[in-house]
Amino acid sequence: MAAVTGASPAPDAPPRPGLRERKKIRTREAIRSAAYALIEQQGYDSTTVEQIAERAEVSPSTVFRYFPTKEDIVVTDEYDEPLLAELAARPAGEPWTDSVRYVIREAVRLALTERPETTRLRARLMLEVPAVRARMRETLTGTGRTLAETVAGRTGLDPRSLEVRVHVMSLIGGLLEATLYWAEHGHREDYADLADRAIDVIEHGPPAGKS
Amino acid sequence: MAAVTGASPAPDAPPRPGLRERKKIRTREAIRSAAYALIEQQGYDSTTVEQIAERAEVSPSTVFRYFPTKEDIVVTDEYDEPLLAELAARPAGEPWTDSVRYVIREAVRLALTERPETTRLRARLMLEVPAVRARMRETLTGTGRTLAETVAGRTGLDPRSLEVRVHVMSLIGGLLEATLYWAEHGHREDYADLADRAIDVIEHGPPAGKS
DNA sequence: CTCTCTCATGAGAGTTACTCTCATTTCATG
DNA sequence: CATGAAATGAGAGTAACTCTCATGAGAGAG
Repeated sequence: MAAVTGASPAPDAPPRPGLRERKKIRTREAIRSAAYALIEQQGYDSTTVEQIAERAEVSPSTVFRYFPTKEDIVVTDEYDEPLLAELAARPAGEPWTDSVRYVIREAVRLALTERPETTRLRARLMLEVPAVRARMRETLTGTGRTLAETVAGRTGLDPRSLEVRVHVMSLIGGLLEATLYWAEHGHREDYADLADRAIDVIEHGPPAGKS
Repeated sequence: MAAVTGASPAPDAPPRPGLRERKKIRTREAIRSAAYALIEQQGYDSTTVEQIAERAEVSPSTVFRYFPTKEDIVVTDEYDEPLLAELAARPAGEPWTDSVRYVIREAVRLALTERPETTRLRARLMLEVPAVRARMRETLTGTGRTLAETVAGRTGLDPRSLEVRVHVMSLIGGLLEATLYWAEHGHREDYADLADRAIDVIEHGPPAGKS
């Protein structure tokens, strides 16, 4: 128990791959891709965690060690952190909604270039499987809180105020709605444009109607 | 009780109470209040559906017949429909956000007057139990769609357009955020005011900051 | 009032996501 | 190589659902 944790290997150590870590990352990926493959051909509900485990050549226990819920296998992503970092790194003078726009476009471009199938499947699952959608909303709420910090830092507002919370959450919700819309329409429209339109609504309100 | 025996069951009676329906309603309420009572004293997670069934004097099967999920017992409400009707019945000239404000205030007043304990407990559960929160979001999404219809009818916009969807959903999300804020702060602030502030943010954007 | 016919209920078995515990194996380190 | 820590596997256990089938209680027709 004692000082073990604080031992030598942590003066700086940003690049410490660690031979053990490799295996963990590989296992993680194995589980994920096993899940995606099975879900693609059988559907989400008919795919059991046991099947995923078998295909990934690990035990069911291990699957739950890596992902707290079945939905997380599909919902989780390693992209959130770098993107939020990128957001924080944007020029301070830039209006923060523009920063968000920029980062969103980057994210979309990245996802669609590197893993187009997976990206579309995820959007479809979000649309069709309530549990996945729910989980996605929940994790997005988390990134929303982080986003609030960033925004508050930029604007000088209190990140804990109701106003900032509501605004950030409506932004998040709007982007999710854009994603659902995208999937609903068979991914035919440009996702980045949809996201832009969603942000517009949040910023300037909806296009004027009669009343 | 007396008049029940009277000659004709009902003079006009557009709604047909039906002696059988009564029992269903009573069962429904029995399950709900059993759930609330048990949850209040044991917490949500430690309360099983079996316990709820026992206390409501029905079988577990019946509980699931009435409520598709455990969360629904706590999340569901009979108030949504009348409130949406009331919204639709508002004067056509009134700006629709004002209509929403009005209806929200009514809903809050009603809930806090008639079932203050339950209302607070629900808000607390939404805050503390992820599953309940998730389910609430899901059902709110449903009422959001209905709301979109109403709004679209008022404004002449297309209820299926991305813009209307995003705007309505951000409104819903904002109100939910207000509810969470309310619960987080021990229900100390006036909920109707919080809702108003949330709607303000959606309508006019957040208070101006530096950037 | 009685005979159906329908529909709500109860009972029970089955599935599956998840939790916990403990023994074993695998890697890191001195 | 030896020792300690961390990852894995195995297995038992829980609880939320799902399905099916038999029974009982209401509604309506005669």
